[in-house]
Amino acid sequence: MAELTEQEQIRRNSLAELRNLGINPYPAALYDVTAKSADILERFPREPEAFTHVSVAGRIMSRRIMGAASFVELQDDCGRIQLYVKRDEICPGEDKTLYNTVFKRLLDIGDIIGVEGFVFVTQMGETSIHVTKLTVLSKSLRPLPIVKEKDGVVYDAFNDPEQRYRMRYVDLIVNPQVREVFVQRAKIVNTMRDYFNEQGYLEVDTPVLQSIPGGAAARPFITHHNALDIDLYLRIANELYLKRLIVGGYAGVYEFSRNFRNEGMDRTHNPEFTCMEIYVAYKDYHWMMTFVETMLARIANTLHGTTKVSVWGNEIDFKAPFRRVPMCQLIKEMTGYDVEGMDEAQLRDTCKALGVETDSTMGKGKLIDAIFGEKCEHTLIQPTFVTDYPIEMSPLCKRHRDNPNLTERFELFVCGKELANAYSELNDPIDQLERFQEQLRLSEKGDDEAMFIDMDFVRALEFGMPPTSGMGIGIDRLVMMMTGAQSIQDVLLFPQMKPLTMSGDNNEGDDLSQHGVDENWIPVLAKAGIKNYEQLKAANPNKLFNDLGGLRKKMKLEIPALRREVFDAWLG
RNA sequence: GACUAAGUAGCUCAGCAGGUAGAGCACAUCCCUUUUAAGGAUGGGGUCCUGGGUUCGAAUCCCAGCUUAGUCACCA
Repeated sequence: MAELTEQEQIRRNSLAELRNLGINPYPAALYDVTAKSADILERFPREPEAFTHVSVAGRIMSRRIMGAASFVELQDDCGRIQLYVKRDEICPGEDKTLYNTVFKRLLDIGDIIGVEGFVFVTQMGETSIHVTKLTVLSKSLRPLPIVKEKDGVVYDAFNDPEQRYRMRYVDLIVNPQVREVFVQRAKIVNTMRDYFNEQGYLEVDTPVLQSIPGGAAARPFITHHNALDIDLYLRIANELYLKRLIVGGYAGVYEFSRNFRNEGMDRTHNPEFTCMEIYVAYKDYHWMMTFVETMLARIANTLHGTTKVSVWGNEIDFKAPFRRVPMCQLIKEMTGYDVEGMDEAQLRDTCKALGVETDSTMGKGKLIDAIFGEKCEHTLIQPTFVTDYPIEMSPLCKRHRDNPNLTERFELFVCGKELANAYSELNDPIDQLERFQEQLRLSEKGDDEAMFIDMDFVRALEFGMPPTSGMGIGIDRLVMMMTGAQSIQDVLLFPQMKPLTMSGDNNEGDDLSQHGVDENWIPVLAKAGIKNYEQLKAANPNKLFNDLGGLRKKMKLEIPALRREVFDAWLG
């Protein structure tokens, strides 16, 4: 057990005192909440009669104690409201313990209480609850960061990213704007779900554990299934499964899919992330562009009441229609080079001329993509559909109806970032197999992201898939844009962090106890600087044995003196 | 993976010409019986991220490591 800080010890003492007074600091019974802070603040001025008796519950966020009367800021799920706690009101009789001892001394910032009372307006003009009854609902044993705010200026903000992400619960308690982001995230997802359901598309779940990681070019995570004794991959995309379902006869299917990619992490990439993919039978990519425009405008309106959203310093207008421009035309616009119809050698020369780096594993598709990525992508600030990608970089996409070297594909760019990706889906099984085989050749050439061949998927196509349009959209990025978040970590509740070896934590010494070290001595060893078995073996045994004896006295421990043969047994 | 920066009290941060570790908030005790980040006084609280090195002496200088952030590479 880690040593407690003074403040933690004081709170534990308060906890014990509450129990001694017959107050359960963690009562089992439900607490009947009849009002919320936001509702009271909004409605009380208009309809005071509705609030002559309320009960609210929440966390104590600040206290101003002045003798026989106190003011408390109580935070519930939708905001804060001030409480007016008067001694003789909550303690009408002779016994003033509940106020003097329980409220003033044993309760702290961070504790969760329920109060009953009536709403009124203080002399300072603040709507408050005049408390007549106070119930302890949960005692908090750790001090919260104290964030204060006046006139929009925040004092002592809790803003260390590491602590915020590792202890998101604390972040959510003290930073209301963080809680709001995840409310918005849910709104975005629900808006999309409503939009799809209204049109009769079916929400489905497909496997996360896959034996062939298909549907995207990415490095997968590998895991192992014991009973089957096979390696499985965590999905990198769900595309191939959703298309099997279109083969199966659904008009439209969609899934909010948690995907996993074993790649770098940065401001816009987390190892697990959420994509929404949707596939609709008998549609093409032109239809899908309109579908996406409408969806995004609706999301922006739901969240902000307008299609104009401020994203990373740009005012983005999600009003449909968005610009639609073929990739090669855009490259021509930005660089002056017409890459359409160039062979691999010509593309390499063009890359060189433009100062775009290449390597030997890159085929035509990747070369064009490199030019696009370097010269065009960052210029696409307002929502723009880039269409008609070269065939080499789109192995699951139907050939363009007017040009066999291109595909019917679009990507949507906003603020220079890819937001969505969509195709007229390839449903020619023979063409699909050839494209997979081309991927295999790329893989042999050294492209470690080239796709695997999924023969069952090819078989599904052989049964016949209707013409279909499919679209994938990165939910995390979408939420970032819609909420103005700078980092993907700000739109994920628990972004991936490197685990810490928590020193002083309970697990410490596990490794020692496994080697037969007496539990009582593990804290003493820790004091002597020995935290694992390796360090124990490495220490000078004579010196350590003596030190342990000394520390036992120094720490005033009630355990028997350590015998040398016991000590030697630890060392094996 | 590379480079740069940061890591000091529960939180936010000073301190870095090397010489006993500081402030505000929070906490405790007392005074005041009063409201709007902060009433007054007093006090407690620290493995200055970890481990080495230089030095009589290291929070401070040097090296290595850990974690985080930013940029780059890869990717959505």
